[in-house]
Amino acid sequence: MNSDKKQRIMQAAEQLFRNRRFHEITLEEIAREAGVGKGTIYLYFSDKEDLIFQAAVAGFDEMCELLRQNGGEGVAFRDGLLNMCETISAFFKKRRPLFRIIMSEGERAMESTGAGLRQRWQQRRKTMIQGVASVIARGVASGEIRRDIPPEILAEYLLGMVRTRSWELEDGPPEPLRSHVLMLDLFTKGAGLRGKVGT
Amino acid sequence: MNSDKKQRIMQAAEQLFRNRRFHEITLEEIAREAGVGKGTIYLYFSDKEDLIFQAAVAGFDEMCELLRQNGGEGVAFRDGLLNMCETISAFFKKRRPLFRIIMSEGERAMESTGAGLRQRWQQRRKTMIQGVASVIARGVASGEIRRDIPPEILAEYLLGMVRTRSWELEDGPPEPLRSHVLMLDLFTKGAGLRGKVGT
Amino acid sequence: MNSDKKQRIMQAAEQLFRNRRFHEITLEEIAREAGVGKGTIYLYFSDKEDLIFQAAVAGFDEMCELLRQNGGEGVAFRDGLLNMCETISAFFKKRRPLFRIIMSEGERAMESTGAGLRQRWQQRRKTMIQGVASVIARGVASGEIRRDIPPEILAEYLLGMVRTRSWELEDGPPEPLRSHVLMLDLFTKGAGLRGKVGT
Amino acid sequence: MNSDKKQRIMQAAEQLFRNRRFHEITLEEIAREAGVGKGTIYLYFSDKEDLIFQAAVAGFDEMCELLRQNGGEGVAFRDGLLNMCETISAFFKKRRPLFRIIMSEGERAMESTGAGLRQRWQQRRKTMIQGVASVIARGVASGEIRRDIPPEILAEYLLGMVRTRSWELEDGPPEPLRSHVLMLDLFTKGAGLRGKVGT
DNA sequence: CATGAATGAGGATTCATTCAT
DNA sequence: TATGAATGAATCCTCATTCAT
Repeated sequence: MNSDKKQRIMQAAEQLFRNRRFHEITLEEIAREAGVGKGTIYLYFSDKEDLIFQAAVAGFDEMCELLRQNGGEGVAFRDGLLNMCETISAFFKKRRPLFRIIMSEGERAMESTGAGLRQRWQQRRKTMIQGVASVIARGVASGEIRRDIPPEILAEYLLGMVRTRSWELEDGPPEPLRSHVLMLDLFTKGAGLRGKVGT
Repeated sequence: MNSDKKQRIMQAAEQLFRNRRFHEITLEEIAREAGVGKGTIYLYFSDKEDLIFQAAVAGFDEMCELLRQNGGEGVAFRDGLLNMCETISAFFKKRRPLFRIIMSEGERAMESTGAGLRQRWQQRRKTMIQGVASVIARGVASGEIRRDIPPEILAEYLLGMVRTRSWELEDGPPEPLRSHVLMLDLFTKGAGLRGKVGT
Repeated sequence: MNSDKKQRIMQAAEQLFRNRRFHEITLEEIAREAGVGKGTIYLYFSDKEDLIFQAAVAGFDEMCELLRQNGGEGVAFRDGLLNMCETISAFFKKRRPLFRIIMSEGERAMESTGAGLRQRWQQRRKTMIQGVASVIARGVASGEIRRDIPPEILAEYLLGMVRTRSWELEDGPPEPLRSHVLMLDLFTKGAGLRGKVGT
Repeated sequence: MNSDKKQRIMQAAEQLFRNRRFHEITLEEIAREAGVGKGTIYLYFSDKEDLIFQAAVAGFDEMCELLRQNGGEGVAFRDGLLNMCETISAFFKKRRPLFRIIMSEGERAMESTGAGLRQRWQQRRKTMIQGVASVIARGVASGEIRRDIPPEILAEYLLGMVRTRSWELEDGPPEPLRSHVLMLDLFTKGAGLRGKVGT
């Protein structure tokens, strides 16, 4: 019931982040939402910044865990990849605020000169990319994926596409054009036309 | 010379955004940096929020203008695309803070229930995407680009890749792996292996 | 009218110090008492500590100035001394809170590791002591005061007696026993009995 | 072992008072320093104020006890006085924080409208003064000390000198000028010159 | 008796915004 | 127009105090 409180606080922070920004959220609100006293927050976090950052890291971890479970060691390469993209998409769709925190706090962590922050964050990012990269690597091994670009880089670009799909295209084009299947088709075959490409 | 001051203020705001967030920047600093009085800001902007937003929009416009100039009506499709990607990259590399503002304010504009904000922002985004899409359309016309996905959507994905390249990969992998040429190669040919794909 | 505000704030602080201690006074009260906005305080003082300290120093200066005026270059040594003691007494009787601030802030200044604080304070103390010492020196010159103890030290002890008289004896013994004349008599002739002393 | 904890708490408070003021010390620190739980403090003291005040009173009592022991009924008057001054000086030198508490809490007790506080404090002061006064009275009896000023008042002034010596002169002039012998010489013979005085 | 996790009133401080000049 | 001194609402954070264990 100790970590229970800490959890509740981070969850409350995440909720409030849904449609507000860091400076638009007060600790009083977070405390109220979490059902704890204002001072309690400071038992678990050094300050507001720390609370938000830890919430982001925790959320990130959750997603990494999900990814690990859905990495599908047994499944075929293509199914694994689709699986993963859908997992990530679903996760962020359900927990949109987390996406916002990760975006803004990721930024923060990068710029931050603060000692271990940058490192802790980078490590999480790497974990996530590695998850996707390991699946792609299976595709490389099976000869389905090109060898001239390291799987990690391909993973980054793929994640970028997932983000584009989830974020930029969100409420724009009709469903079929945003399907993960089409997205993966674009990722593997490219935008070029078969016949012409290579010319 | 009226707009001179307004310009200076927005530029100052942009600069300060380089390594700080909205709530970490004070109007006092912006005024000092711009070399104007604090009250002067309120002659040109309704409030802090408005100032930042206008700075973002102005920056956005500048980039759209650049894009228009470099869209290269006369150039070959492939050269035009490369040109554009490099233009965008260079612009944001040089004006990194603007990137941050656009990211965070874009968010804001989307969520904002505020009257015309969302619209104004969306319009800019559309302009930018259209710029890229129009080049891609030339590729479609020449048979170099697949027809099953609308140029606008391809443009979004391409812009997502540019962002990935500029942002996520920034200080990671060695230069050749981050070259725009390789990126475009991936965009057109895809991650799949020629021979296998289509199987 | 600039320093007008600063003055008013320090005066308000002094007043409120009359029967309360540092941590029992709020800046809100000080602002209200001074008739200024809360934020205004921070235009003239870096923080609460600084405000109180500056108030103390300012008060100290006022007293030094008074002392300078009443040092009486022209008056006889004994009258000058009496004058001075009465001046100091009267000053602190009228501005009792200042006495409290000086006591507690003097302490503070001594212990404080803060750069120039200690020095600034010490300098004031020295000025005050010198004021009294210079009068005593006239007594030494005229052969009325012993030479084996430096005037500065005698001045310190005399000031200690003034404090005792004003503070410890304040509302205890009847007036005649607390007269400055008797006090100075004790200071010059000592507690010993004529005949016996020297035995 | 009940009072063991109470003792430890008061001692801890005294220690922390060495270079900090009432509002700069937290009960958490006191508890830690004393090696007890935070709640334990409230078993022995009604609140923070009470704790500090009781610590001051206890320290005061200790000194009064010391004084009683060193009042030296058997010793000669002059030796007794010297003894006493040195006892007091030594006590406060060793327990400087107590001095600070007594200064600030004495203040408090005087101003306080709170029921018995003022009385309890005054009583202690009286005890201390009486201790010194009783020795001085022996001097009056033996004809060594003047009769026109009550021993209690002389005691107050003497204590004032001790304070001046310990406090103001502390790290100023060289040792010989601060010796208790010289101080007592000044106290008994006065600052005036033998020959001239009485003129 | 002892404890320390939990609390929330209280207060210092900041800063967007106003307005007299 | 332009300014920056003045303001006070808003908020983070501290810490004395309580109370369940």
